[in-house]
Amino acid sequence: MVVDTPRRILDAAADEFAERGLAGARVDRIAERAGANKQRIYAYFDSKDRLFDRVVEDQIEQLLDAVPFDAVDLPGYAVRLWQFNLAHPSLVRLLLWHALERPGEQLTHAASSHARKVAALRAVRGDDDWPAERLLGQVLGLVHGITLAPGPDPEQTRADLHRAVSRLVG
Amino acid sequence: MVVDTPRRILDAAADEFAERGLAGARVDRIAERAGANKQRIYAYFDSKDRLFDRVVEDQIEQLLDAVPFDAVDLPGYAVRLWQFNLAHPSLVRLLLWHALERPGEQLTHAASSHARKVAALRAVRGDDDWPAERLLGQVLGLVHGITLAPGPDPEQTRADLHRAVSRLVG
DNA sequence: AGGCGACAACCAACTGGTTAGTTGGTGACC
DNA sequence: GGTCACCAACTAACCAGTTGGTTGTCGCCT
Repeated sequence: MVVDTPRRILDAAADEFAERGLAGARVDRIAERAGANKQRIYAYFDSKDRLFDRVVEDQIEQLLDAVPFDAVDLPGYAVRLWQFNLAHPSLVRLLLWHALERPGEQLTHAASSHARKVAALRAVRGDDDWPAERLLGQVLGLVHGITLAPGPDPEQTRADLHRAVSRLVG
Repeated sequence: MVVDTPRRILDAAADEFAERGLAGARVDRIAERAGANKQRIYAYFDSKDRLFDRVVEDQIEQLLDAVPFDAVDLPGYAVRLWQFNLAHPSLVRLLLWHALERPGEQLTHAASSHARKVAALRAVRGDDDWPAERLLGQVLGLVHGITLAPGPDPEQTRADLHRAVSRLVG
């Protein structure tokens, strides 16, 4: 076995949940995709619900590792985050499903990472001119919005996003 | 009967679908919420799926009617759109569900309305300086992003959004 | 007026397929 | 002997969609 079973289950579940959401996903399908047995799922993860939570945590961690924050170069960070979203559409879908199906629940990893971003931004720019919290919110909002409504030409979109964030930071 | 049955069903279904999505919604629950009978749902709308489509169309229309586009005052339009989203969170959820559960399907009303917006914008600003299509995409992206990640102070957010769009337009 | 058919609506029970989660039994490997 | 894994069948519940039977209200014709 090249990869261990829990890992294979997590990855397969990530695909299934990203495609169909929590309510639409089927445990049997996850087992099949993982090339694993259904009982293994219930042995490692207690229930469909818990599996979903674990998958979301797992994926969020992968995103945070892949796109390090850069308080000095906000336009560059925004572009890299957008590019990551573009390269991993299923991760975006998964997080949207999570936001809809688990309303009011926020992810521990994401929250602490956000706090660290705000602190880093404040250290670089200070807070008097334009509060870091709100500036970051606008930048992330722009990235998320652009991600949801992709234009036809990625290179063009990249340049547009860079320009837009530069204007916000300006 | 104050309101006719199809209307009551549409409204009840809008609530149910906004909360739970297509896969998570229950037809019996919609009937109960509507104070109507289950068979009436199947008499007026053929199936759960078709009911979902009708609900989305219906709600989209309400949004387009409520927030008229203003090519001359983009920051004002952005703020009004955001305020509508803020006042109608269930509509936002419904459209997100639709985007996730009906991937690749675009709404006729929304598409034609978008085309009209682009045309209006081009008529006011011209296209040489900064293509209307892309500018509109950025403005809408910002609004959607801010909608998804709401700040603590609405009045502050309103002012921030206005400033941000002004910068984009400038 | 009275009678008739068409429709809107209700209630309740049912069907048939689906699906989360379980169980029991088997083998392989350390 | 314990752990990891498989297979297959099972259960218990759930749920979209159906059916049959009932009531009330119209418009219309005679």
